[in-house]
Amino acid sequence: MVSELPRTLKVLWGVADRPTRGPQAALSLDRIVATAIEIADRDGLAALSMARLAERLGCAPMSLYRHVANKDELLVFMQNTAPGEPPGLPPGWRAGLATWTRALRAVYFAHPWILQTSAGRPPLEPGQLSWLDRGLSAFAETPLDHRERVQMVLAALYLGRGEAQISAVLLSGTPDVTDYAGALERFVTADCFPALAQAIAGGVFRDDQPDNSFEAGLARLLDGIELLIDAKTPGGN
Amino acid sequence: MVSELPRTLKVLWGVADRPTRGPQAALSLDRIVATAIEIADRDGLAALSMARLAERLGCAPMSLYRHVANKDELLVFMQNTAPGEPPGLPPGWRAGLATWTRALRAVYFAHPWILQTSAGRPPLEPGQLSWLDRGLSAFAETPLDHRERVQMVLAALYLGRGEAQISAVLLSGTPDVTDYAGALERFVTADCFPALAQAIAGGVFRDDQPDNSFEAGLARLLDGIELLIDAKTPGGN
DNA sequence: CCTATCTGCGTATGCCCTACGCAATTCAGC
DNA sequence: GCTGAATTGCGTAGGGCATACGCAGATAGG
Repeated sequence: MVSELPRTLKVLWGVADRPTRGPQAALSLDRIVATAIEIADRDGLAALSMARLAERLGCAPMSLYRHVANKDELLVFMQNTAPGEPPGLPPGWRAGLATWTRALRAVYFAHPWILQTSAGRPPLEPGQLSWLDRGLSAFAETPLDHRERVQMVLAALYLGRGEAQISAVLLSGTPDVTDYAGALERFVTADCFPALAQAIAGGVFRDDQPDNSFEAGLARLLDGIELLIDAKTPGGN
Repeated sequence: MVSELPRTLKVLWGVADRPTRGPQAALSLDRIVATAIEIADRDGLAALSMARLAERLGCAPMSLYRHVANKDELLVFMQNTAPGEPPGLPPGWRAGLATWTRALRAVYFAHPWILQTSAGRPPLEPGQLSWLDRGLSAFAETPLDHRERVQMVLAALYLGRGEAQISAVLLSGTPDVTDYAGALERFVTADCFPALAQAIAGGVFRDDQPDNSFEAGLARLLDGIELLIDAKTPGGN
């Protein structure tokens, strides 16, 4: 019943059949998607219009629609392609999941526009699923059941994605406010926001390395998972 | 040096001075923002155009620009207002952070469009900062230093936000693929994605309650934080 | 060779944000 | 009260955007 699937997924999984008659295609889906990713990486998602993409490809805007149903479908193809292959994982679930999560975070830094696109559907693209599969493989030697493994991989994903969403925005673009710490100090007073004011007074936002928040959160999550694994390991302790 | 701040922030913090001359304003920023949130909640962010918003308010589209510099600024105001006041927290850092994170997740479910808007800047809106402050307050009685507290609150935020981003999309909108588990089973074979195929065979995606993934990840993170707190507590153990 | 098929793309539509400027309204100061 | 400055609502218009539709030329199977 492959016929019931949306066209997008058929193309993605190579189920769509290639035409035999007609002229040789000058454009190819791969070239379109690669160029679109290039534009989004360099100039941001807002700069990616069908017109600009066509100009970069040396064709007319409407030519793109022979290969892509609409712009949303193009975005799905881009999301599928941009992450590339997931990394090989070192032995040990903890090192494996840490490597996987760091690689995922690196993808978001390389392609920040992914964070602005919402799938509108749970992941069914091969690109996403290969990452999920690789993440799950980190738990192969653990006593966690399959549901727990999915939950833990997703938790790690949320952490990497969330931190990237804030950090990536901090690095790129024209900063609206140049001195973040200074602006905070100006607004946050002890009687409005006591806990936050204390943290600011402690200099937390002064010279924060952007990586710290991610690594600290990941370490805590891994510790928590370790507790669960130890509790489920029969012999160990 | 408040004058160096962007206009948006001045308005947000009530620093902007009110005009004394000129006609009584028929429109107010509060009414514009509230109506915009209403539209985005009901019909999605894509349905929120300046024209539609004006129609709902009974004014001309260009009238809005007397109160809002542009659409991006409107989105910032909406993001500031929509979350409302953070919840009061129960005693104990663990219950406190759990309550805070669940409330945050509920905000994303009530206003899914927030997940599609990127701030373009670290948070300086009073609405965001009040939530951050409340989250930090959960750690008041713990030996964690201020930097660690911020890191842990952010980690919890990432988790709630990330899970909402996937779940909210799953609940709303017209599902592209009705039978997700069935589609997965069709595509994922053991030789492509071995770990994922095992999970699917285990029935993980068949009848998953959407809350499970969030609560499981949160429990693990809290366990990890507990380890850190215990390690830093002098007397306890 | 004929014909079904496929590609590239020109034209045109409708939506979107918003720059600009005008007219009406209101208040401060005289 | 009068005058001028400030402020509001908004009509017009321009530029960008995605994309429906249909045509011309190229191609390969029969």
